[in-house]
Amino acid sequence: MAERPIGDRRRIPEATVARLPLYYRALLETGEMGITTVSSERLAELAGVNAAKVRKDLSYLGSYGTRGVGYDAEYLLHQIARELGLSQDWPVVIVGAGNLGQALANYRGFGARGFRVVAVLDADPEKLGVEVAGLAVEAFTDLARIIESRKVTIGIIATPGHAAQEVADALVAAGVGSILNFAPTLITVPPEVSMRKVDLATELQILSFYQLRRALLDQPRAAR
Amino acid sequence: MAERPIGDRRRIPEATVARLPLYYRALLETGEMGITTVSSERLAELAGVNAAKVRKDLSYLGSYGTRGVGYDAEYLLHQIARELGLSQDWPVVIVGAGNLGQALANYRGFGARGFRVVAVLDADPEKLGVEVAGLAVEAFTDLARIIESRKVTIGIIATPGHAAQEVADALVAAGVGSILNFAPTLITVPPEVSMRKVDLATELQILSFYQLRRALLDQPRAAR
DNA sequence: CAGACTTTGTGAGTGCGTGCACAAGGTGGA
DNA sequence: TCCACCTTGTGCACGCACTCACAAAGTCTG
Repeated sequence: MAERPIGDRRRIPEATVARLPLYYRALLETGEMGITTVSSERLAELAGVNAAKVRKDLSYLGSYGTRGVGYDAEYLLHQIARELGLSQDWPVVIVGAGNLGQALANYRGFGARGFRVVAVLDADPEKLGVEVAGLAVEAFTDLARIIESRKVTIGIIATPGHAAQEVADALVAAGVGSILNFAPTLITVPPEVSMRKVDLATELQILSFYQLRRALLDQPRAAR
Repeated sequence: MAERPIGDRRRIPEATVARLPLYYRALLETGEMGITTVSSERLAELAGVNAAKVRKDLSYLGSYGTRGVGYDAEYLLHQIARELGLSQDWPVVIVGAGNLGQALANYRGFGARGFRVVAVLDADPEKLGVEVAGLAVEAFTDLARIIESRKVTIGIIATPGHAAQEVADALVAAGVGSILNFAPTLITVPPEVSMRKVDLATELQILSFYQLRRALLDQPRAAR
């Protein structure tokens, strides 16, 4: 049951990485309920996936289960946190103090697990100094200074689409390694920077696609 | 170049459906620039994907390109919109009038393409009547009535995690066919209902995973 | 009108992710 | 100590999606 060093075991598939947070959350819940041991079956149910997948996913982290028993919830939680880097502190900067930026800054659950919003920036002088989630909005022109001095590693883009690429470039130039983009635009970053996007319009359009199909099944008139 | 009826051609892969909104957006941009014809190469660049993928994706919709020339931007735009159901009007209800719910309600780009927020609901009596994006916040208890009378097809959950499943159940019971969940919890819905989730904590944790790996590459100390 | 050129549409090969099914391994009771 | 039982960890087969590479099909030029 020895801990394995991070990184030097076989590569963890992307799909697995994307599920680890689900297990993490599920384990937090079981912890609150005082459960000390979980089976892959139970964990699968809580995370909404297949039990075999849970086992395979967890096996990438190491052999942390006990056959015939299950996984020690607390220990497994610790291992996943370690793997995800949640035992560390990740300073986050939010660029864009509009509705979305403010909502994100106020979002609980950021600070909770290692992610700490250390600055909210905006290019609009009107917004400067406005208090958002206990922080005064700062100038976008101070980006580089802020990122360096506060050791920011993650940047969140919550600007209108037309500003997103410029912001991304500035974040990358300032040394940020990860970007979460909420702007409805394609942004490109160098390969050594991680980028993920959250796109409301896209999500709705996907839903609309399937909704349309169902509607057509109910009353199969000629489309349009 | 005949239009094909929606639905009765070979099944469109999920991955393709998820990319159609990207092409749609790219085509809107080219349209604004006055470009009338686009090649798969160009479209690929704008959407940030591979050109062969673009062609294969579009081929699921029909043969709407011209060899040696490319795709007629406007016509293709129309076809994608039709396929995604964007020529229709999709009334949307947002449940949860907190920071996130308000930000979502104010988000431009919803109304833009067929998605219209027709109600913002909240269970907290304090929030009743507060104006959000031009709408007065209504009571969660009125959900069923509102959904039926306003023909709502899509529900957005922007509540705290502990309320999410209850809200989802209510939405489903009221006849909503698609749900977009922003709450950081697993919710389960019947198979005939489409559900997608947007999870900030998960996204950050995924970024943190890769950030950690990069940090360890730079200074390979023992982990932790 | 013919031939060079451009770009689509798709067949085929490959790799990743999923899920089944089972052997391996550990527990607890008799 | 042995046996029945339980749950993990994984080998294997399958399917989906991605990419390459090229034939098909249209345009343009001389």
